Amino acid sequence: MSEERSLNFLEEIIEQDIREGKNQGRILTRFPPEPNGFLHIGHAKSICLNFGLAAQYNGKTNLRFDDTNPLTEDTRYVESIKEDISWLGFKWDKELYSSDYFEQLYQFALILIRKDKAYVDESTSEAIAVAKGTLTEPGVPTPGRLRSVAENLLLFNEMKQGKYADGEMVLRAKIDLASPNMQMRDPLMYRIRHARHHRTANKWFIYPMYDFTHGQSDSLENITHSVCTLEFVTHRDLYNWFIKELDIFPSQQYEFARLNVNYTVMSKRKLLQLVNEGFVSGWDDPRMPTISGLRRRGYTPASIRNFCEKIGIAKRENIIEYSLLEFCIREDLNKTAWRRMAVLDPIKMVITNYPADVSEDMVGENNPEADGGEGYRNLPFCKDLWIERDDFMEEPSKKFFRLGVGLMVRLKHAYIVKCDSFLKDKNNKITEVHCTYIPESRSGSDTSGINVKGTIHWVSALHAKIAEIRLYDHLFQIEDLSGEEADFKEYINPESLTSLSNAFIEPDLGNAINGKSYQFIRKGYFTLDSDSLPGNLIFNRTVTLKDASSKGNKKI
RNA sequence: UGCCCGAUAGUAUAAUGGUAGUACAACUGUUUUUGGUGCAGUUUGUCUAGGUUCGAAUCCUGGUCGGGCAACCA
Repeated sequence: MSEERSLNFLEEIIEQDIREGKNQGRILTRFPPEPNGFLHIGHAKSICLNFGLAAQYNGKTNLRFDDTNPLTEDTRYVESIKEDISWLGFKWDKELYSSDYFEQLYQFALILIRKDKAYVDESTSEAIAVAKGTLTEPGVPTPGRLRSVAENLLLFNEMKQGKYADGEMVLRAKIDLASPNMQMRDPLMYRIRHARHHRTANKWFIYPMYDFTHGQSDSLENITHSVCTLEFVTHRDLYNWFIKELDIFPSQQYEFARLNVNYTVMSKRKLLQLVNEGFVSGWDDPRMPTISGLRRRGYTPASIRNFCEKIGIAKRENIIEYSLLEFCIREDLNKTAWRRMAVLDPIKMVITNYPADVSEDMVGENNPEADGGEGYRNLPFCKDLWIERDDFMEEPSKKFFRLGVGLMVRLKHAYIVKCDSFLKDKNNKITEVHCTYIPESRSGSDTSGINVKGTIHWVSALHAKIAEIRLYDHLFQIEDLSGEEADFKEYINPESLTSLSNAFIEPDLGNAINGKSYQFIRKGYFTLDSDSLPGNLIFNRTVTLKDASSKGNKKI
């Protein structure tokens, strides 16, 4: 209990609120996604924050879909969002929709019109933009600003009844056209959209804007702490203005810096382009930074939650290194993933002094990190094996601990072998490595007294199963995509996906379970892809193992 | 050019006027039948100029740099 964990700025605010008895100490947060795309790792940060704060201080969190734009939103996205939040391990209190408040919001608008705090404006969108002025010059009124309350009421009601076409008029708040905060220069409250909404169907012809929806939705739900990202800082004045003018529960908005991760993009708009234009196979492509993509890639909920914990919460712009995400998944999987052997890029090894018609079973523990190893599996061994192509070097360097003519290695869970010769085809490509094994060196009963520096993995050529293995690299070639707007796609990494269709896996992996992760010894963590079928196994590489071997070689 | 945020090792994040710490990354050693894991260690930092103070990363002022705001998107 003496452990001192420092508080982030939101925890400090909340603890102060509790100390001061604000809202009787009640804490209610919300996670407010717009159902117009899939959730990504940046949303995970927000989810962990909102649900985490509530859990920490005895509060609750609502899931509220911010669905005020019928043109982009879809129930399909609602379903994926719910699945992703649940998968991450969070439970919302209430499932709500901004569209549930459309009638209430309409009533709020009427109140503001009657107070002469809102007016119908039939200016074009361009004219309104011009009249708002610029960052350095104040705005000027449009003709609609002078309209009487009675006429505003009439026109707004006609807007609601569908009497006008899209874009013909809007409802605006009457605040201050000279405000240094552009958001306060008579912002739009309602626009006309003759469009079908995913929940209210064709009931409405007018739809409220974000600013006229979000704060009041928070207020209606009695949200105490409405946490959003930094780009909404300038909206806070407006958020408070509507609440004050309507005299409703004063929810408060706080802003934190959104998550960025290097070598990827974190904008639904850009991710949607990658999907629509076929750069990836879908929202859940394992290269995508989406929750569903990470899940398919083999990331676990715990690893993502841990990542969100480690990155911290603050108000400055940040780009987190991808390697931190990789650390988090390795940390989790190292403790839990069962070890298996798979040869991704095979060459044949022939053990010349091993009888041709014999095989014997070796045993390998499932998990060396767990007490008792979590059991064992059999590894059939015979004269012909598959080993990794790069575990053999024709002219090995001094620091190469693996195979070359005259060198010895341990075959993991089996014998020590000595390399005698190798064969090449006419293209000068190595096809076979010939070795002799040391019978007394059998794993577990080694009396040979020989110590070897290297251990390599292998599978029996007679018993191995074949599989496709998909290797992934960064989606983009540059770290920071923030400066690249229109042309971000030019930086897509053409080698972000490598598919190996001729890999050999140990027999037990034929029983690989969907959703379970395996460590392919010395190669990384892998999981079955959702494209996989019983007779056509496909594994995704989640992440490689940390590899210090390249350093040793570089030095020579 | 107006308003608003922000600035601590390569990347993040603490230190709330009193020893600049932690994680990742990098590097070294050690253990190891995974060049994995574990363990031990090393390197690297307060944007700048003034001011207040016994004492400033912290408070004040000016500057510099980065970001946001002028969608009928959220």
